Amino acid sequence: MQEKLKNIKIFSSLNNDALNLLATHCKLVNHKKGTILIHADKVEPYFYILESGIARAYSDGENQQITFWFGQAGDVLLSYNSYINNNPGYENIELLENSSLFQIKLADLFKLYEQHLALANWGRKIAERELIATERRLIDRSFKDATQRYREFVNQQPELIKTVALKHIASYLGVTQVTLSRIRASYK
Amino acid sequence: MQEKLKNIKIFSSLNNDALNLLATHCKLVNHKKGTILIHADKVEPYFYILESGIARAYSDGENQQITFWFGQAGDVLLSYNSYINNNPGYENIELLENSSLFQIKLADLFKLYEQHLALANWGRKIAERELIATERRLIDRSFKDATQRYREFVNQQPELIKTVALKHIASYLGVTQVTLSRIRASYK
DNA sequence: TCCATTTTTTAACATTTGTAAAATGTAGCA
DNA sequence: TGCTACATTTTACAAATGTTAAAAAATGGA
Repeated sequence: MQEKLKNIKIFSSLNNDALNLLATHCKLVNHKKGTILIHADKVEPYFYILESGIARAYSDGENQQITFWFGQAGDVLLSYNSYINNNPGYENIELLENSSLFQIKLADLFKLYEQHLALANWGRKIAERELIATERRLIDRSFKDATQRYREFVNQQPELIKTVALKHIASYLGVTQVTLSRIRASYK
Repeated sequence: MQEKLKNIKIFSSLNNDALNLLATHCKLVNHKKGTILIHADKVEPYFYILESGIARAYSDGENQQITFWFGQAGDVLLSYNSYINNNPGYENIELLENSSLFQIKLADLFKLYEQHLALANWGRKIAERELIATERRLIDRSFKDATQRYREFVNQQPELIKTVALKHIASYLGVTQVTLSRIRASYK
């Protein structure tokens, strides 16, 4: 298991000791496209790290679903709200492709955080990086129009454009699917 | 210094040992309204915790400034981008009122993170909470219209509405100041 | 108090984006 | 192939928001 973990970028900052410890709590699982791994209305007992596949996090509204995050190989799938506040939240996570994932019990992760310095700092850095990325997207909603945001998404996430349904990308970019269609049409 | 720190909510999860350690690196400073504590184009050597006062984080664009965060007593003032990537970023932090702040060297914080388990977990939780708040705001940009976002801001941040310039609140809510004026006018 | 500056509001108009519905395209399967 | 379900695009119209400029109101200092 350690060998497999080593190939995942997110673990590269961990020393062997921490990696081995994490590996003892890791189980490699496979799930099919369409599986909802994290449910907004439940306190989920696990978190996951994508070995291969694609995922999206989304929030349910009255008339629509907003996709606010995409995950690819190496990314952590975790409901931060459920994890921090220990109650159900706003995040669902769905697999958009057949995927293989490292599954770890959140209870185990909590214990490790309280026992192991390197892992606590590893968890800190994951949250900090995610925070920067989210903050930038929030700022981009004001600075850039939908066309610019789409162009940059295409450049920076070419794999996602190929495989993910446009309705998900539209809500990720903060527009309706009709608007996204119009943007795409203006480039032909 | 420990006594003063104890009164700040963000330290409440820390045990005495951790609190004392942090206190030895803390300096209480005062700055006037208008002071820019964190500059986007510099790697800032300090981070701050607001004891009293109000701050905003903003990003500069060609024609505009986007305020993406407000800080009040107990909040951490920190450029995560500069802190994590060790290079200048997109975040400026300005004081909107005369403020008193605990000042700590980032270099000291880094050392403490690598040495002290409770502090590493403390830093992790701060980032995680900030992440949730930012993620929710991003989602709200899609689910709620500007009027709803303004109403909720008024309800949840009554102190800020009283003291902060409306132009900053407008960009925080993701609209122009003209639009915010229209929203406000429709309530009279 | 008065003046200068800044902030906020108002107005008119342009543009973008949303909504609803229909048309078209696509993929899987009997 | 033809059927079905679903995804995407297109159209017409409505609503929200942006832009620019000017007026009004508020603020801070001499």
